[in-house]
Amino acid sequence: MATKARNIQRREDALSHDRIVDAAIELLDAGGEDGLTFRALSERLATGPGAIYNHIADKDALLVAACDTLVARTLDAGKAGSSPRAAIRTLALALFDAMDAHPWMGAALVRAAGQSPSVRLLERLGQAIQALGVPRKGQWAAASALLHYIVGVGSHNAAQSQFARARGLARDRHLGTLSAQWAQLDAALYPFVRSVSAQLPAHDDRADFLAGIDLVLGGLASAQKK
Amino acid sequence: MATKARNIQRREDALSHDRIVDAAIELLDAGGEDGLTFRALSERLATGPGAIYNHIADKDALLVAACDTLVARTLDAGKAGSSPRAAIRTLALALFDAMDAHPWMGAALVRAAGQSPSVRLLERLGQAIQALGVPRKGQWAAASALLHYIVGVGSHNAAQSQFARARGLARDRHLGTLSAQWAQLDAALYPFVRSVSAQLPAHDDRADFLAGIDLVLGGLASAQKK
DNA sequence: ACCTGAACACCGTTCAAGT
DNA sequence: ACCTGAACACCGTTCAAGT
Repeated sequence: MATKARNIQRREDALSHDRIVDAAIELLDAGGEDGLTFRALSERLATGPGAIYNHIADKDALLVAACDTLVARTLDAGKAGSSPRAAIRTLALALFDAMDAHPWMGAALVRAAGQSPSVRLLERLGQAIQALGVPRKGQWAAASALLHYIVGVGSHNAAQSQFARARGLARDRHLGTLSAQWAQLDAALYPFVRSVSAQLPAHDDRADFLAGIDLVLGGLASAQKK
Repeated sequence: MATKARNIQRREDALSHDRIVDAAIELLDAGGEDGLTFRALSERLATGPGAIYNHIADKDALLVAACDTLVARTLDAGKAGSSPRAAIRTLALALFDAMDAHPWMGAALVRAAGQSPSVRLLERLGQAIQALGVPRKGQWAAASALLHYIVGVGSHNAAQSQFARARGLARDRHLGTLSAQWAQLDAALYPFVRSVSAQLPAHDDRADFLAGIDLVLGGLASAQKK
């Protein structure tokens, strides 16, 4: 009915940056990084593959943009107040959960080093580090250590689930076979990995991730006390 | 001259797993992950692309194998004695340098999650963690936190240099433009990143990396004191 | 048992031609 | 200004045919 308003009568199905990115996220969630294809994407958007290039530079930019909207969404959700330490922990967990739900995010975050999504993240981490009272000189190192750790865990887990997916295995089944492989390693060369293989299938990734965050936070606290 | 010895007179140019992996490493070093192609590889080995499949399952396995030989080489070099803490630090730095010299290694290590190269690494880290006196319960979390951090930094730096390479920029020039971009961010939204943008081009990646390792080690030490 | 290399089924990206 | 879709220059991988 709003036909009189100047010329906002854009077609219902008009292409746009956001519509493309949303469709890309759906493809990535459904089929992993291999599932995102300009042909599949243009089919879903009912257009030709060339049309997408009117809105996005190339596939890399598309992946980064998809990652960016999810990071932004995740950071928006995790406002909260409480202590800086608690803020860092909940922020980290929110990212862990997002990367767990969207296994392609980890790799995308790595690829986007220095670009928008990691800058968003670095900002939030940096503000929290400042609030923690870390002295100016150490803020950058602390924030980027957290960033690298978070991204490292995320992309590692992503690779695991991609590996399992490629072989058509469920995650726990994959961890089971991995644990069996580890248990059969040479006892002289791999004592630690062998000793730890039994707890591999049952262990809680999320808790381990948080334990790593706590180690960094503990290191920051003990450095301040001195 | 050794022509009499049974039938070890294999052709000088015979294909083998090791020869293929060595050639792959050269291609990866020269052209990054995009530089590794079955066609380029078979050309360098003076054979057809199909021949490689007699020795290696697929491209993923080739990448993991290439990464594995470099990780093994790096770990062999870094024996040393001294304190467990010093051992962890030198081990971490050796890996940093290897990933700096071979920027594709970081991504390959991620892709090989749970497989040979990361198992090697986890073993060494785990042994050092044990030597550090970390109680049994916390050993896995500590070792994998270090692993994830190391891999996170490595793949992050790799992405940076890949990004710069794709645009034909030298690394420092790339950091310069990145720093300028950061300085122009919205002051209300990005106070931390802006405040830190100036030190971006001049900062020492290697020192920052080590600072992160020290934070984790500090966290471990303070957890033990309690 | 290993190699050869053409062929297959895809990619991302470009670009003339349309509207 | 945007879309269309055929075409280009690649990929990884397979497989009949050779040795």
